[in-house]
Amino acid sequence: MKRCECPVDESLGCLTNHAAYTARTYLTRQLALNGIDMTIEQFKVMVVLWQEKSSTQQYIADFVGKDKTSITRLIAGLEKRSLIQRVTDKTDKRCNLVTLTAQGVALEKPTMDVLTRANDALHKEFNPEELAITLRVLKQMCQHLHNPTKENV
Amino acid sequence: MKRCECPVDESLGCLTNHAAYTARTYLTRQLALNGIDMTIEQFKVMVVLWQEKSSTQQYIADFVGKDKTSITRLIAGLEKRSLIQRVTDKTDKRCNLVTLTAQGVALEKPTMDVLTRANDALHKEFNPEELAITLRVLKQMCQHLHNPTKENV
DNA sequence: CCTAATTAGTTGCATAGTCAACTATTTAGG
DNA sequence: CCTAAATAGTTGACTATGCAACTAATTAGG
Repeated sequence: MKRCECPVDESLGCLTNHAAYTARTYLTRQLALNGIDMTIEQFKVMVVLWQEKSSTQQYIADFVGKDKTSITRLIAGLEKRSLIQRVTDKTDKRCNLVTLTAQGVALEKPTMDVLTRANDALHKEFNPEELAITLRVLKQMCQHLHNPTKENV
Repeated sequence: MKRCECPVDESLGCLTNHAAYTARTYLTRQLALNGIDMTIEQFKVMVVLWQEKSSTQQYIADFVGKDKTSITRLIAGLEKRSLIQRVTDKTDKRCNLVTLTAQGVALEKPTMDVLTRANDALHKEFNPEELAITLRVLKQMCQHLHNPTKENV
């Protein structure tokens, strides 16, 4: 693994991506070690449903920041695993109302526990000031890149 | 887009992923705006080749931190775009030597210019101290998650 | 009130990533 | 020297993403 020799890796963009990849890999492993057969993408969808109980696919898409196309297929995967159900909304037949099955509900605690433990383990590696600065920089980074100044086009 | 209302998004893991996604989307758009038909994954492979001139696929895989399977398919895409060539190594017939075509060589400057401008535009949004702290935290994050303490299993 | 625009969701195509199984080649050890 | 292990690469199955084109249903405007 020589990637850290790569000069471009000293940038915020590259390092953020590398760190994100590492975090995803770590969480995926922790889920598997705890016997939870769920991908991180499915996890994100489930988080919405654990909060909302019932959502349209478009709502989920907006919430997790993905294309509605992705949600269609993620939902299909979750339905195949019997974690959710799709029912057409009676008052607006365009919409699917996605709801949790009993199995889906039951997964909330063990899954969120894994996430909490993973977050805590990571956060305690840093002192509060540097952690706060990093979180703020990451948030601002999202804002700047979402509404970038025009000059860089 | 209500994702920032999600409580889990206050964690390093979630925010890093969100920022990484935003950065990738931004760079992809910048490449397209500059007429460069290349994905970020292909870009990473090209960076290795611009430096090394000739590499085996396994070397590229180690460098960019991906599976050799991914590289096989990325290389296939780059070959289809006529940016690289594959030749069997005469001294070790297991290996493919991947080299740049003239077109692949020609893309180095414009592509790296887009990356440099994108990095500069992002970095200048932050003061040097907070930027340095963030880069350090991200690097340490990669190390910790790669060799995590045992307790979180 | 009826047509046009909008919205929700699906499907096809292209790219990408991972795992497991496979071939071909090279290297190492008995 | 010859077999066993290791290495490089490929392929198939599965999951995931984004874009464009599409259907069905709803809403808005003339």
